[in-house]
Amino acid sequence: MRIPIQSVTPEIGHAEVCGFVHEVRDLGGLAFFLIRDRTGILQVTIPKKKVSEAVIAAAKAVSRESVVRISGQIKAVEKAPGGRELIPETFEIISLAETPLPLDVSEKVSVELDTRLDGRFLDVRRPRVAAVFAIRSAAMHALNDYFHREGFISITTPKIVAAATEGGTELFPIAYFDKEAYLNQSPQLFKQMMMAAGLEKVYEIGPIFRAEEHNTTKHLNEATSIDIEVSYADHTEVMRILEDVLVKTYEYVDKTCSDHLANMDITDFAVPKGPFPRLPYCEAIEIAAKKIDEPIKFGDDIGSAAERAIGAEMGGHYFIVDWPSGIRPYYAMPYENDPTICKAFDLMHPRMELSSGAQRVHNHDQLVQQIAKKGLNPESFDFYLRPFRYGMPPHAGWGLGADRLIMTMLGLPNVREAVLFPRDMHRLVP
RNA sequence: GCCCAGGUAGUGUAGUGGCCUAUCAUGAUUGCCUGUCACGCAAUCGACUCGGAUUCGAAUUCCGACCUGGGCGCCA
Repeated sequence: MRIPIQSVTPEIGHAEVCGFVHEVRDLGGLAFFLIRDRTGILQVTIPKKKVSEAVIAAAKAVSRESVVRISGQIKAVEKAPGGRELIPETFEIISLAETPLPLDVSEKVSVELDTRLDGRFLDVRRPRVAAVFAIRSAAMHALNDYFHREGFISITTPKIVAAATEGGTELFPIAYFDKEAYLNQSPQLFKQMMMAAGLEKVYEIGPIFRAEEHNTTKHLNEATSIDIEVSYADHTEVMRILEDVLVKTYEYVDKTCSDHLANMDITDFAVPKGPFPRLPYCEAIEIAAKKIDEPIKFGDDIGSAAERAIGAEMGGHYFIVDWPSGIRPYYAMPYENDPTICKAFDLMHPRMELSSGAQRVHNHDQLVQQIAKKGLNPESFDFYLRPFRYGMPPHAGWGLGADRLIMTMLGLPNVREAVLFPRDMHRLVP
């Protein structure tokens, strides 16, 4: 019966472990094998005079990163890693690894990201990389848990859609029988429809697709989005939910992932403190204008240089609120007293944008006007507009980039490191 | 899409016209070694992205292609 390596202690006497051959040190009459599974590393010590011929033959034939099953006595040894070692009675090679390996799992030499992604299955064998995905899993658990506790209904919306209803970003066209279809850029319109369906609080964690030809460390063509929509809420209420769920997610990672954080050499993991500052767009561009050369005026988008300058000034997570209506989508609700600005917000990490949201326009005629004002044709928004004609509660929501959340949480230099199989302009395999 | 920097053994690199039969580390193969823990020692193996040009001579210069990294733009 195989046991995880972290459970191997001198007290258990005898153990069978399975895992990868991490390293081999053959001293002649004595050889040391380090066996690694998800839970840790165990030293297997082979005194060649005291073990069977079969064990010696297997030990000689095995290569690094092969999969093995080894059983034997566990001894307490001061000098061994973890204070214990296994003396094998059986040594079975389950799956022999080819040599040489496409990348160095033991991290003696560095590897470029491109090489790592080409051999992702080997890359993830490295504890510091596996830690990223264990932490990502914990973060996703915390998010799901939060939404369930707060009474959100988990929904799943189609990723194959008929038309480019939102405008803005480029979409991926796909062949859908004899029709033209696209991969969806966002669950936006569907989660709003669920407000008309009366579900009141919904969330979805799922893939989104953007066909932009960007080439940066923070953009992917397939990303994971955490989306919520809440009826009878305004932008301030969903901002409160956003900072709350973000803090709770950090807290959960802090509480449950200390081993993984240690594997990544993260010693200063900090849970952000809410509430986050609400910085009006007007003040944000003033800060940017003082710090960067490029002129920036009301109605301009905030570019990456400005984003970094403001981030440095703020020092932690913050919201940019009260955006010009002109640079937000048609469904963002303008302020009644000043329609040049709207009830939209971005949640920012000092490095980059994490989330956008807004109170939405829920009045059908106002929405038609706003669509037309953006130069779009309301007739092509029929399926989206229809729910607004039969009773639509006021509502607000946001979308949070899961990959960027993990990237900024763990200080990863490239968003690709937070995604198992990233999809960018150049990478479609594996 | 624009700009910049690159492409050298399995991996990561050094090498800016002849000193390159190409450096170092790691790795792989073989041998020696009973307490290693990046074990040590010895031998061996293994590379200049592709095509064209300049030159007596190109890893090195030039042109083109392909690929990679980064910045910018774009990004409901």
